[in-house]
Amino acid sequence: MATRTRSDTDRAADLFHALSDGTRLSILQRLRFGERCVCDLTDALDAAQSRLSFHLKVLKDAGLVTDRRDGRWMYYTMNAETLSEVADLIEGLASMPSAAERKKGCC
Amino acid sequence: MATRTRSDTDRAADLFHALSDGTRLSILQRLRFGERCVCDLTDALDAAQSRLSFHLKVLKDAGLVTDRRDGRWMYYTMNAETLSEVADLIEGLASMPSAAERKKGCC
DNA sequence: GCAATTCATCAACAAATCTTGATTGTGGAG
DNA sequence: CTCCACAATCAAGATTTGTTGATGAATTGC
Repeated sequence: MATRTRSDTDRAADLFHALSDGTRLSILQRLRFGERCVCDLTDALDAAQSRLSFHLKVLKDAGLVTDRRDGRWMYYTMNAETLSEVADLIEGLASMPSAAERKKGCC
Repeated sequence: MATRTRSDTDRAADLFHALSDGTRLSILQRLRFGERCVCDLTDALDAAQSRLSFHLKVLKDAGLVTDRRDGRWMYYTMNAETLSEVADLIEGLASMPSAAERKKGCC
């Protein structure tokens, strides 16, 4: 394998961690309906602005959402690519080991 | 206080939290190859026994693994049902809102 | 019974995470 | 330029989480 700064496991742990909070999951639920600005979310989730900013940053750092500025508003959008990355991770855990994996013993 | 049913969001957060640690992901990777006792895992992952016990408990509480006693050994097995529950959660986040959902506004 | 093995649990500490309120920065309106 | 609205960032504190070493419980073998 090539030079890996962070292991696949670390990346997976980060993704799952970003999904492991109720507020963040509620945000993502909202974003399923399309782009939302922070003000929409504070309103809908009845959460302090700094709290949402914190969680949006976690989601953004994990690549689960992207943001876009429009005037004074920041609009957040769900990142479908990263969600399918997560789906692949689950799939990978649930799948039977390949012949190559079995030959190597494990992992 | 009555036994309040935990929200779907809480359940989802718990599942993702159980998956959000490198040691736990490594354990699950091992379990893809089949049932393992704790001693196998301490060996393979080079981790203290109490550390693995702690993480196995988190996985078990989340329903991601099941255990079975055989003499002095405890064997842990991956729970495929719960993994597909997680897959469904991801699918749910990635999917377009249904007509019913859109009518209600959200969530 | 007694010792050894396997594992869970506990206490203590360290580290990461989340919340709150205040401050700062940025852009638009007047 | 000044003021206001929107959002990011910061500091402080509380809570949760993970690690380590010690202890306890269950099981096996002698």
